[in-house]
Amino acid sequence: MSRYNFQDIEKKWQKYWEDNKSFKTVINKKKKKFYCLEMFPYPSGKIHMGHVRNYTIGDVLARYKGLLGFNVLHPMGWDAFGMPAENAARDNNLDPKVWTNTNINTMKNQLKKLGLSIDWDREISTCSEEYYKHQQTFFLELLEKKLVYRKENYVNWDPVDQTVLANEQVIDGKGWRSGAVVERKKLNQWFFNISKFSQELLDGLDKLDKWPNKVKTMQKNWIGKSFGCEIEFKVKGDLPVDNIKCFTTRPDTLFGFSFLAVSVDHPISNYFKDNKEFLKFKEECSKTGTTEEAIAVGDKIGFKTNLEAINPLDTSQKVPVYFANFVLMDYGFGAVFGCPGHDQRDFDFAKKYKLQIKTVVRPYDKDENFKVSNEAYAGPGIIINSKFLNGYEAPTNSVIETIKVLEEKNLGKKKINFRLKDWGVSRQRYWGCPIPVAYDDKGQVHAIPKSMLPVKLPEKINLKVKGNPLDSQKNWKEVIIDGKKLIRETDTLDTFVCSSWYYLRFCSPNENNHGFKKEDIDYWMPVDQYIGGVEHAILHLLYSRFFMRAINYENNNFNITEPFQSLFTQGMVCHETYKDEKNNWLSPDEIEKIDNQFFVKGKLDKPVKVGPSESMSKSKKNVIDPEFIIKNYGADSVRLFILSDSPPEKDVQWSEQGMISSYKFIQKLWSLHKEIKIKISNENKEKQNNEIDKFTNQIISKITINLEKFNYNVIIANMYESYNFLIDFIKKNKNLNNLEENYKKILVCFSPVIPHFANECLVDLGFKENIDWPKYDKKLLDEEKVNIVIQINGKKREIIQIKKDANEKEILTIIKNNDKIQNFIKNKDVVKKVFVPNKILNYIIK
RNA sequence: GGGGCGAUGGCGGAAUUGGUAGACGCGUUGGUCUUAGGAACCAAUAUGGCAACAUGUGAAGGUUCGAGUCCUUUUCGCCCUACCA
Repeated sequence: MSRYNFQDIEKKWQKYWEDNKSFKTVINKKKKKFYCLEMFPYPSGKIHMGHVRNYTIGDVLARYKGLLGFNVLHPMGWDAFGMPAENAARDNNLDPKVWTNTNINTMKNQLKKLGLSIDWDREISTCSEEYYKHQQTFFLELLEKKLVYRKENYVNWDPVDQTVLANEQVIDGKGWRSGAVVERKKLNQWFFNISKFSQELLDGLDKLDKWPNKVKTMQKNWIGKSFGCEIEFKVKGDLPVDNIKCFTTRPDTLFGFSFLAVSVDHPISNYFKDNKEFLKFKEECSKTGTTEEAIAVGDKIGFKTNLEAINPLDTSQKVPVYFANFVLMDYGFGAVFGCPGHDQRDFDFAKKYKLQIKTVVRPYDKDENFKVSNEAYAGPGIIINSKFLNGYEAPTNSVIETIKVLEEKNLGKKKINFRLKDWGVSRQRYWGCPIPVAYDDKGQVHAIPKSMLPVKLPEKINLKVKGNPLDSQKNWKEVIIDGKKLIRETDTLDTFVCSSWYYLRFCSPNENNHGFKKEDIDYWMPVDQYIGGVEHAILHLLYSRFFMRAINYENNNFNITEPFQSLFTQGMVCHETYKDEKNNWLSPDEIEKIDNQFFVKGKLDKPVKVGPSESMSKSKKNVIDPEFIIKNYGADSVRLFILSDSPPEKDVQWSEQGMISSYKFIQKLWSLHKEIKIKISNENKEKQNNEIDKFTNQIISKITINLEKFNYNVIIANMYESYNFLIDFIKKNKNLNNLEENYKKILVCFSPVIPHFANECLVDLGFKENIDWPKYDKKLLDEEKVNIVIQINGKKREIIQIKKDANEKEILTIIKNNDKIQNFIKNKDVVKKVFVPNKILNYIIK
C-alpha cells in the first residue's frame, strides 16, 4: 500500500490555499465576524517551537470558526523594529532593514509550511513607512490631547544596550534584554500619560471575564492602587525646609510615630550635595542594589539629619528625620513616617538606631497592656495608646476616622495612590519609529506638520558610533519648518508602541490616509480571541489597553475600550538539557542514548549529564528546529504532536518519541482511509449499522465541546478514539451505506488540526460541496441502554445494563437474579436504597 | 514578605463538575509475521493477590448513601511579585 506522501500533499494544499486566496477576508455584514489573533512575532531569523505551538493553537481555532460559518479574520505581521536588528546589522555591516526583511521572508515561508490559515494580504510590518507614518500621526494626536509630554527624569539606563528602559522592562534591577545592571541617569524623555488611566485600566479588568485571572491579578498588582492619605509633617532644624509630605495607608498609627525617613533622592538631599558623609551614604545605598537577595537580607540603613519632624496629632512630639535606603523616590512622595510598632521595616530600622517603639494597635485576643516585642504587629485589631482614636477597629474604621480628623484640621487629605508610572517611550536607538518633533534653539518643541510625515529613518548610516546613531546624522537632524531651522528629535519610540495598535491596523492594512478606518474597526474589533505567551501579561497587554483609551480620548473614535475580548496564554515548549563533562551545553542532536544512558554522539567514553526539562532556549542549546521537523514528518504531524501531550495553557515537553508516534498516526489514518474508500466504493451496500451513527454523533459532540473549551490535547485523544473505533468497525462490518457520510463528518472534525490530510481525504472521496462543521444531535447522545452501577454502602459491586430511564422496580427485578449482589444483601438489613436514574443504585446495609 | 497555581499509574495526562477513577498517547511485557527490526499487527499493563477480594487521586480529618471533585488543617512543588509606605 502506498504511504502517505506528506511532502507532495502538503505542498499541493498550501499552493491551493495560496492560489485561491482561501483565507482572504472581506467585510461581510451578513456574517458574524470572528477576529482570531496570535501575538505577532519578532523577525529574529527563524521560527521556533514556541511559534509553532502559538500559531497552531490559533490556527485550529480560526479553521474551526470558519467551518462554523464565521467570517474569520486571521492575520499575521511582524514586530519588526528593535535592537537585535540594529546589533546584528552593526556587527555584520548590514542595513537593519535588509536584515529584517530577509528574516521576514524566511519566517513567512516557514509559517506557510505549517499550513496556517492566514490572510496574507493583510500582512503588516511595523518597520515599514506605511505603518510607522500612522504611528507618528497617533503620537502627534496624543501630543495635542496632552497624553504625551516631555520631562527630565531619572531613567533606567541600560549601559550595554545604551538605551533607556521602561520600569516594566527592568527585571531584578537588570535590563530585560541585555541582563546588564541598570544605572540611573537623568535625561529628557518623552512619556505617555498612562497613569491618567490608572483607575480605568483597573476597572476595565473586571469586565474582562474571558481573561485568565492570573493575568488580571498581575495587572492589578502592577497598577497597585492603595488607599490612604497624604500628611504634611512640619519640620524644624538647620535647613530652610518647613515641611515634608508623606503618603501613608496607615494614618491611624500616627501615635506610634517615632521617626521620619526620606529617600536619598528626595529634594531635601540638595542641601547635602557637599556633605561627604552623606555622599558616602548615598553610594552605600546604591550598592545594596535591588536584587531579591539584597532586599531579603538587606540591612535597613539611615543617615540622620538635624531636622526634627512634628507629629501633627500631637505637636509636643518631635522625632528625628533620616535618609533611609528603603525609601523609594518614585513611590508616594519619597518619604515615609516611621511607626516601628506596626511595620516590620520601620521596626528593623528602629531597632538598629535605637528609636522608640510604641504599641498603638492590639490584636483582638490581647488586652490593653499588649506590647510589641520581637516583631512589628501589622495585623488587624483595636487602637490603643492613641488618645481620641482609642477603641477604633484597625485598620478599617480607625483609618477613616484619622483621615476625617486630619482633613478637618487641614493637616492632611485623603489620597489614592497608584504604583503605575507614566510610560517612558524614548529610546536612544536607530532602528525604531522616529518621534515626529523638532526643537528650536530655545529647546521649544515643535510638532512636525502632518503633511511632512512620515519622518523617515535616514538610510546608509554608520551604526558603529557610540550612543544613538541618529545623533550623528547632521543632514537628517536639520529640518526647516515654516522657514525656521529646527533640530529633529533623535530618539525613537519604544517598540512596544508599535505593538500597542497593530491589531487595529490589521483591520485596515491598506488604508493610506489613516491608521485604520472606522468602518473596518466597527466591524472587526474587538479581537475575539487573542493568543500568546504569558510573558506579555503586563507590558504589551497593558500598553494596548492604554492605547485604545488614548486614541478614544476626547474624540470617541469608536465605542470599544478593551481591545482583546478573550485572552488565552499558552505554555512553553520544553526539552531536557544536556551537558558534557566540562559543563558545556549540548544540543539534543549531539547526544545519543544507549541502554538508558546518555553519551556524546559516537563517543561511548563520554557520558552526558542530563538536566531538567526547561523551556527551549538557544543559550541552553535544548532547541529543536521546527523546519527540520516539518521537513521530516510534515506539518500535520507537528501540529498534531504540539497539541497532543499537554493542555495548551501548560508547558509541553518536546519528545522525539511522541513526535514519531504522531507521524505514525497520520500514516495509520491514511491506510484506514484507503480501506474505508474500498468499502465505500463497493456497490452492494445493503444495510445500515447505527452503531457508527451513534459513535459519530458522540465524537462530534466531544470534539466540538473540547474545541470550545480549548481542551486541544483531549481533541487529539478524541481523534485516536475515532481511529480506534473506525478500524474496529470496518473489520466487523462489510458493506454499509452510512459509512461514507459518517466518515466524512469525522474527517471534517479532524481538519482544524490536520488540515492537509483531512482535505486530501475529503477530496479523495469526491467531496466538492462547501465544508461545514457537522452538527450533532443531543438526543442521539443518550443511549437506549445505560449502565447502572450497583453499589453496596457506596462501593461499586456490579454494573448492569438496562434500557434508558428504567425505574427502580425494573432494576430490582434484574438484581433479584444477580448472585453477587444477593450474596451481599442476604441476611442483612437493607436500611436504605439510593436510586439515581440512569446512574446508580446504592444499597445501604447493616 | 505578599499574591497565584498545582499535586491522579513508570511518564504526559483524562474524568460529562458530587455518581463505574486512570480516557488517549508514551513506555514496558508477552506474542504473530518477518532475513532482520528501532517496521507492522494482536494482547496485557494502578498496586498486592492464583483467586475471591483488598487497597488506591500528596497527608490528616470532616460533610455525604456516595468525594479526585465540596469544607478544615497540613506538607511539598512551581510561577509571578516585591524595602510600595
